[in-house]
Amino acid sequence: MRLNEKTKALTADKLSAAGLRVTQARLALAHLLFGQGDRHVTADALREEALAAGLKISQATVYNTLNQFHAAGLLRQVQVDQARSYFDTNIDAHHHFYVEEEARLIDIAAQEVDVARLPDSPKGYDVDRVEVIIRLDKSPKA
Amino acid sequence: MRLNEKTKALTADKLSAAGLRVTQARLALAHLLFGQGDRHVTADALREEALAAGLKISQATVYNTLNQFHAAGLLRQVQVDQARSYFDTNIDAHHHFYVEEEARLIDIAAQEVDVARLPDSPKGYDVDRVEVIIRLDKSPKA
DNA sequence: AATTCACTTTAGAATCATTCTAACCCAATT
DNA sequence: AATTGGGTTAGAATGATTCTAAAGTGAATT
Repeated sequence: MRLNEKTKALTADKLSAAGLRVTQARLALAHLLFGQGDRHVTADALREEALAAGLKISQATVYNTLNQFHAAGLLRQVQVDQARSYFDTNIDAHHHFYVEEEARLIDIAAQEVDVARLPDSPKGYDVDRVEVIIRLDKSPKA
Repeated sequence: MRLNEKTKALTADKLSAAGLRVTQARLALAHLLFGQGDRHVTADALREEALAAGLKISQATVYNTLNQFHAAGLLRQVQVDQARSYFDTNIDAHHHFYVEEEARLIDIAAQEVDVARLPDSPKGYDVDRVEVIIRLDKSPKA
Protein backbone atom coordinates (compact mmCIF):
# COMPACT_ATOMS: atom_id res chain seq x y z
CA MET A 1 0.00 0.00 0.00
CA ARG A 2 1.82 3.05 -1.24
CA LEU A 3 -0.41 6.07 -1.20
CA ASN A 4 0.81 9.27 -2.67
CA GLU A 5 0.27 12.33 -0.56
CA LYS A 6 -2.55 13.72 -2.63
CA THR A 7 -4.58 10.52 -2.57
CA LYS A 8 -3.97 10.15 1.12
CA ALA A 9 -5.13 13.67 1.78
CA LEU A 10 -8.31 13.16 -0.23
CA THR A 11 -9.11 9.97 1.62
CA ALA A 12 -8.37 11.58 4.96
CA ASP A 13 -10.69 14.43 4.08
CA LYS A 14 -13.41 11.98 3.23
CA LEU A 15 -13.08 10.30 6.61
CA SER A 16 -12.96 13.58 8.50
CA ALA A 17 -15.98 14.89 6.61
CA ALA A 18 -17.84 11.76 7.70
CA GLY A 19 -16.94 12.46 11.31
CA LEU A 20 -14.52 9.56 11.59
CA ARG A 21 -11.08 9.86 13.10
CA VAL A 22 -8.36 9.33 10.56
CA THR A 23 -6.52 6.19 11.55
CA GLN A 24 -4.19 3.90 9.65
CA ALA A 25 -6.70 1.10 9.34
CA ARG A 26 -9.44 3.38 8.10
CA LEU A 27 -7.15 5.13 5.66
CA ALA A 28 -5.92 1.88 4.20
CA LEU A 29 -9.38 0.29 3.90
CA ALA A 30 -10.86 3.49 2.52
CA HIS A 31 -8.16 3.52 -0.09
CA LEU A 32 -8.97 -0.05 -1.12
CA LEU A 33 -12.66 0.65 -1.14
CA PHE A 34 -12.81 4.06 -2.76
CA GLY A 35 -9.63 4.17 -4.81
CA GLN A 36 -10.88 2.25 -7.80
CA GLY A 37 -14.40 3.16 -8.82
CA ASP A 38 -17.61 1.53 -7.69
CA ARG A 39 -17.23 -1.78 -5.94
CA HIS A 40 -19.22 -4.46 -4.14
CA VAL A 41 -17.27 -6.20 -1.43
CA THR A 42 -17.94 -8.71 1.29
CA ALA A 43 -16.13 -8.39 4.60
CA ASP A 44 -14.13 -11.46 3.86
CA ALA A 45 -13.14 -10.40 0.36
CA LEU A 46 -11.95 -7.05 1.69
CA ARG A 47 -9.93 -8.79 4.37
CA GLU A 48 -8.21 -10.96 1.76
CA GLU A 49 -7.49 -7.97 -0.36
CA ALA A 50 -6.04 -6.09 2.57
CA LEU A 51 -3.79 -8.99 3.50
CA ALA A 52 -2.74 -9.44 -0.12
CA ALA A 53 -1.78 -5.76 -0.13
CA GLY A 54 0.46 -6.41 2.85
CA LEU A 55 -1.71 -4.74 5.46
CA LYS A 56 -1.78 -6.12 8.96
CA ILE A 57 -5.43 -5.85 9.83
CA SER A 58 -7.76 -8.03 11.84
CA GLN A 59 -11.07 -9.39 10.69
CA ALA A 60 -12.75 -7.55 13.57
CA THR A 61 -11.39 -4.27 12.29
CA VAL A 62 -12.62 -4.99 8.80
CA TYR A 63 -16.10 -5.58 10.16
CA ASN A 64 -15.94 -2.59 12.47
CA THR A 65 -14.75 -0.36 9.70
CA LEU A 66 -17.32 -1.53 7.18
CA ASN A 67 -20.06 -0.97 9.73
CA GLN A 68 -18.74 2.45 10.65
CA PHE A 69 -18.43 3.48 7.01
CA HIS A 70 -21.95 2.27 6.49
CA ALA A 71 -23.26 4.13 9.52
CA ALA A 72 -21.44 7.24 8.29
CA GLY A 73 -23.08 6.98 4.90
CA LEU A 74 -19.93 6.18 2.98
CA LEU A 75 -21.15 2.69 2.07
CA ARG A 76 -24.43 1.06 1.37
CA GLN A 77 -25.23 -2.43 2.54
CA VAL A 78 -26.86 -4.74 0.02
CA GLN A 79 -28.70 -7.82 1.11
CA VAL A 80 -29.32 -10.23 -1.74
CA ASP A 81 -27.88 -13.48 -0.49
CA GLN A 82 -28.62 -15.38 2.64
CA ALA A 83 -25.00 -16.15 3.25
CA ARG A 84 -23.34 -12.77 3.43
CA SER A 85 -23.65 -9.01 3.24
CA TYR A 86 -22.29 -6.93 0.42
CA PHE A 87 -21.08 -3.37 0.86
CA ASP A 88 -21.50 -1.08 -2.09
CA THR A 89 -19.26 1.94 -2.56
CA ASN A 90 -21.89 3.50 -4.80
CA ILE A 91 -24.18 5.33 -2.39
CA ASP A 92 -26.26 7.13 -5.00
CA ALA A 93 -29.74 5.82 -5.68
CA HIS A 94 -29.36 2.89 -8.04
CA HIS A 95 -30.33 -0.74 -8.45
CA HIS A 96 -28.74 -4.14 -8.95
CA PHE A 97 -28.51 -7.21 -11.05
CA TYR A 98 -27.59 -10.22 -8.97
CA VAL A 99 -26.16 -13.44 -10.37
CA GLU A 100 -26.70 -15.96 -7.64
CA GLU A 101 -24.63 -18.68 -9.28
CA GLU A 102 -21.62 -16.39 -9.21
CA ALA A 103 -22.49 -14.42 -6.07
CA ARG A 104 -21.96 -11.34 -8.20
CA LEU A 105 -23.63 -7.93 -8.03
CA ILE A 106 -23.81 -5.53 -10.95
CA ASP A 107 -24.91 -1.92 -10.62
CA ILE A 108 -27.84 -0.54 -12.56
CA ALA A 109 -27.94 3.24 -12.79
CA ALA A 110 -31.09 4.75 -11.33
CA GLN A 111 -32.21 6.11 -14.69
CA GLU A 112 -32.05 2.67 -16.31
CA VAL A 113 -35.05 1.59 -14.30
CA ASP A 114 -38.35 3.36 -14.34
CA VAL A 115 -40.57 2.55 -11.42
CA ALA A 116 -43.64 4.37 -12.63
CA ARG A 117 -46.02 3.60 -9.84
CA LEU A 118 -45.68 2.64 -6.20
CA PRO A 119 -48.34 1.79 -3.66
CA ASP A 120 -49.01 4.09 -0.73
CA SER A 121 -47.07 3.20 2.35
CA PRO A 122 -49.00 1.79 5.27
CA LYS A 123 -50.19 4.50 7.66
CA GLY A 124 -47.49 5.54 10.06
CA TYR A 125 -44.61 4.55 7.80
CA ASP A 126 -42.44 6.45 5.34
CA VAL A 127 -40.42 5.17 2.43
CA ASP A 128 -36.76 4.92 3.27
CA ARG A 129 -35.71 3.65 -0.13
CA VAL A 130 -36.85 1.59 -3.06
CA GLU A 131 -34.62 -1.25 -4.13
CA VAL A 132 -35.00 -3.08 -7.41
CA ILE A 133 -33.11 -6.34 -7.66
CA ILE A 134 -33.07 -8.18 -10.96
CA ARG A 135 -32.03 -11.76 -10.34
CA LEU A 136 -30.21 -13.31 -13.27
CA ASP A 137 -29.52 -16.84 -14.40
CA LYS A 138 -26.90 -17.88 -16.88
CA SER A 139 -28.53 -18.39 -20.26
CA PRO A 140 -28.76 -22.04 -21.23
CA LYS A 141 -26.18 -22.93 -23.88
CA ALA A 142 -27.87 -22.85 -27.30
CA MET B 1 -53.38 -29.60 15.52
CA ARG B 2 -56.74 -31.01 14.56
CA LEU B 3 -57.09 -31.26 10.83
CA ASN B 4 -60.36 -32.28 9.38
CA GLU B 5 -60.22 -34.89 6.65
CA LYS B 6 -60.91 -32.51 3.84
CA THR B 7 -58.17 -30.09 4.80
CA LYS B 8 -55.77 -32.93 5.32
CA ALA B 9 -56.55 -34.35 1.89
CA LEU B 10 -56.02 -31.00 0.21
CA THR B 11 -52.70 -30.50 1.91
CA ALA B 12 -51.64 -34.04 1.05
CA ASP B 13 -52.53 -33.42 -2.57
CA LYS B 14 -50.44 -30.29 -2.58
CA LEU B 15 -47.43 -32.19 -1.29
CA SER B 16 -47.90 -35.05 -3.73
CA ALA B 17 -48.33 -32.68 -6.63
CA ALA B 18 -45.02 -31.12 -5.65
CA GLY B 19 -43.37 -34.53 -5.73
CA LEU B 20 -42.91 -34.73 -1.98
CA ARG B 21 -43.78 -37.77 0.04
CA VAL B 22 -46.64 -37.12 2.42
CA THR B 23 -45.24 -37.43 5.92
CA GLN B 24 -46.55 -36.28 9.26
CA ALA B 25 -44.02 -33.52 9.64
CA ARG B 26 -44.67 -32.14 6.17
CA LEU B 27 -48.42 -32.35 6.57
CA ALA B 28 -48.33 -30.52 9.86
CA LEU B 29 -45.96 -27.78 8.70
CA ALA B 30 -47.81 -27.40 5.42
CA HIS B 31 -50.99 -26.94 7.36
CA LEU B 32 -49.42 -24.21 9.49
CA LEU B 33 -47.92 -22.55 6.45
CA PHE B 34 -50.73 -22.79 3.95
CA GLY B 35 -53.80 -23.03 6.12
CA GLN B 36 -54.23 -19.37 6.86
CA GLY B 37 -53.62 -17.18 3.84
CA ASP B 38 -50.35 -15.58 2.79
CA ARG B 39 -47.62 -15.58 5.38
CA HIS B 40 -43.99 -14.67 5.90
CA VAL B 41 -42.22 -16.90 8.38
CA THR B 42 -38.72 -17.42 9.62
CA ALA B 43 -37.54 -20.93 10.43
CA ASP B 44 -37.47 -20.12 14.09
CA ALA B 45 -40.92 -18.56 14.15
CA LEU B 46 -42.35 -21.61 12.44
CA ARG B 47 -40.65 -23.87 14.95
CA GLU B 48 -42.18 -21.93 17.84
CA GLU B 49 -45.56 -22.08 16.24
CA ALA B 50 -45.27 -25.81 15.70
CA LEU B 51 -44.27 -26.38 19.30
CA ALA B 52 -47.07 -24.13 20.53
CA ALA B 53 -49.45 -26.23 18.48
CA GLY B 54 -48.24 -29.30 20.33
CA LEU B 55 -46.19 -30.77 17.50
CA LYS B 56 -43.04 -32.65 18.31
CA ILE B 57 -40.71 -31.48 15.58
CA SER B 58 -37.01 -30.73 15.50
CA GLN B 59 -35.40 -27.57 14.30
CA ALA B 60 -33.55 -29.56 11.66
CA THR B 61 -36.82 -30.81 10.24
CA VAL B 62 -38.21 -27.31 10.12
CA TYR B 63 -35.18 -26.20 8.12
CA ASN B 64 -35.25 -29.28 5.90
CA THR B 65 -38.92 -28.87 5.22
CA LEU B 66 -38.73 -25.18 4.45
CA ASN B 67 -35.87 -25.82 2.06
CA GLN B 68 -37.71 -28.69 0.38
CA PHE B 69 -40.89 -26.66 0.03
CA HIS B 70 -38.81 -23.89 -1.43
CA ALA B 71 -37.05 -26.21 -3.86
CA ALA B 72 -40.43 -27.66 -4.83
CA GLY B 73 -41.77 -24.21 -5.58
CA LEU B 74 -44.27 -24.13 -2.74
CA LEU B 75 -42.48 -21.30 -0.98
CA ARG B 76 -40.45 -18.35 -1.98
CA GLN B 77 -37.41 -17.24 -0.02
CA VAL B 78 -37.11 -13.54 0.69
CA GLN B 79 -33.84 -12.00 1.64
CA VAL B 80 -34.19 -8.55 3.14
CA ASP B 81 -32.38 -8.81 6.42
CA GLN B 82 -28.87 -9.88 7.11
CA ALA B 83 -29.86 -11.87 10.14
CA ARG B 84 -32.38 -14.36 8.79
CA SER B 85 -34.32 -15.71 5.85
CA TYR B 86 -38.02 -15.28 5.39
CA PHE B 87 -40.18 -17.80 3.59
CA ASP B 88 -43.19 -16.43 1.77
CA THR B 89 -46.21 -18.61 1.10
CA ASN B 90 -47.23 -16.28 -1.71
CA ILE B 91 -45.36 -17.61 -4.73
CA ASP B 92 -47.03 -15.41 -7.32
CA ALA B 93 -45.07 -12.47 -8.69
CA HIS B 94 -45.35 -9.68 -6.16
CA HIS B 95 -43.25 -7.28 -4.13
CA HIS B 96 -42.62 -6.28 -0.55
CA PHE B 97 -42.54 -3.53 1.97
CA TYR B 98 -40.03 -4.20 4.68
CA VAL B 99 -40.03 -2.54 8.07
CA GLU B 100 -36.57 -3.13 9.40
CA GLU B 101 -37.33 -1.84 12.89
CA GLU B 102 -40.01 -4.48 13.26
CA ALA B 103 -38.45 -7.18 11.07
CA ARG B 104 -41.78 -7.25 9.28
CA LEU B 105 -42.60 -7.98 5.64
CA ILE B 106 -45.77 -6.81 3.93
CA ASP B 107 -46.87 -8.05 0.53
CA ILE B 108 -47.42 -5.70 -2.36
CA ALA B 109 -49.50 -7.14 -5.18
CA ALA B 110 -47.71 -7.19 -8.51
CA GLN B 111 -50.14 -4.76 -10.09
CA GLU B 112 -49.52 -2.16 -7.38
CA VAL B 113 -46.07 -1.55 -8.75
CA ASP B 114 -45.37 -0.55 -12.29
CA VAL B 115 -41.82 -1.15 -13.38
CA ALA B 116 -42.08 0.56 -16.72
CA ARG B 117 -38.56 0.11 -17.98
CA LEU B 118 -35.75 -2.31 -17.23
CA PRO B 119 -32.22 -2.40 -18.58
CA ASP B 120 -31.10 -5.20 -20.87
CA SER B 121 -29.52 -8.09 -19.06
CA PRO B 122 -25.81 -8.60 -19.52
CA LYS B 123 -25.02 -10.89 -22.43
CA GLY B 124 -25.30 -14.54 -21.47
CA TYR B 125 -27.77 -13.94 -18.65
CA ASP B 126 -31.55 -14.11 -18.41
CA VAL B 127 -33.87 -12.48 -15.94
CA ASP B 128 -35.03 -14.91 -13.31
CA ARG B 129 -37.19 -12.41 -11.48
CA VAL B 130 -37.52 -8.78 -10.60
CA GLU B 131 -37.89 -7.94 -6.95
CA VAL B 132 -38.96 -4.56 -5.67
CA ILE B 133 -38.37 -3.94 -1.99
CA ILE B 134 -39.67 -0.77 -0.42
CA ARG B 135 -37.92 -0.20 2.86
CA LEU B 136 -40.01 1.65 5.38
CA ASP B 137 -39.31 3.65 8.49
CA LYS B 138 -41.79 4.53 11.17
CA SER B 139 -43.01 8.06 10.63
CA PRO B 140 -41.65 10.47 13.23
CA LYS B 141 -44.30 11.44 15.75
CA ALA B 142 -45.76 14.82 14.75
C1' DA C 1 -49.62 -58.52 8.90
C1' DA C 2 -44.55 -58.83 8.33
C1' DT C 3 -40.54 -57.39 5.42
C1' DT C 4 -37.95 -54.41 2.90
C1' DC C 5 -35.93 -50.29 1.20
C1' DA C 6 -35.59 -45.74 0.37
C1' DC C 7 -36.65 -41.63 2.15
C1' DT C 8 -37.35 -38.86 6.74
C1' DT C 9 -36.55 -37.20 11.03
C1' DT C 10 -33.66 -36.38 14.82
C1' DA C 11 -30.22 -34.73 18.40
C1' DG C 12 -26.31 -32.87 18.55
C1' DA C 13 -22.14 -31.44 16.42
C1' DA C 14 -20.20 -28.50 12.96
C1' DT C 15 -19.92 -24.41 10.13
C1' DC C 16 -19.80 -19.77 8.90
C1' DA C 17 -20.65 -14.93 9.09
C1' DT C 18 -20.79 -11.62 12.33
C1' DT C 19 -20.48 -9.52 16.97
C1' DC C 20 -18.60 -9.13 21.52
C1' DT C 21 -15.01 -8.74 25.20
C1' DA C 22 -11.41 -6.97 27.52
C1' DA C 23 -6.74 -5.75 26.86
C1' DC C 24 -3.64 -3.14 24.42
C1' DC C 25 -2.60 0.84 21.15
C1' DC C 26 -2.49 5.33 19.09
C1' DA C 27 -4.38 10.10 17.64
C1' DA C 28 -5.44 14.32 19.54
C1' DT C 29 -5.04 17.44 23.32
C1' DT C 30 -2.92 19.32 27.31
C1' DA D 1 5.92 14.12 27.06
C1' DA D 2 1.70 12.77 29.67
C1' DT D 3 -3.21 12.11 29.41
C1' DT D 4 -7.33 10.52 27.55
C1' DG D 5 -10.73 8.51 24.90
C1' DG D 6 -11.52 6.32 20.89
C1' DG D 7 -9.42 2.41 17.85
C1' DT D 8 -7.64 -2.12 17.09
C1' DT D 9 -6.96 -6.77 18.30
C1' DA D 10 -7.15 -11.94 19.23
C1' DG D 11 -9.97 -14.91 20.55
C1' DA D 12 -14.31 -16.17 22.49
C1' DA D 13 -19.21 -15.93 21.86
C1' DT D 14 -23.42 -15.82 19.24
C1' DG D 15 -26.94 -17.17 16.17
C1' DA D 16 -28.69 -18.89 11.95
C1' DT D 17 -28.17 -22.64 9.21
C1' DT D 18 -26.26 -27.09 7.67
C1' DC D 19 -24.32 -31.55 8.42
C1' DT D 20 -23.88 -36.30 10.37
C1' DA D 21 -25.02 -40.69 11.21
C1' DA D 22 -28.36 -43.19 13.71
C1' DA D 23 -33.14 -44.36 14.43
C1' DG D 24 -37.90 -43.99 12.46
C1' DT D 25 -41.60 -44.32 8.93
C1' DG D 26 -44.23 -44.53 4.35
C1' DA D 27 -45.06 -47.26 0.34
C1' DA D 28 -44.58 -51.28 -1.98
C1' DT D 29 -44.08 -56.19 -1.66
C1' DT D 30 -44.38 -60.68 0.36
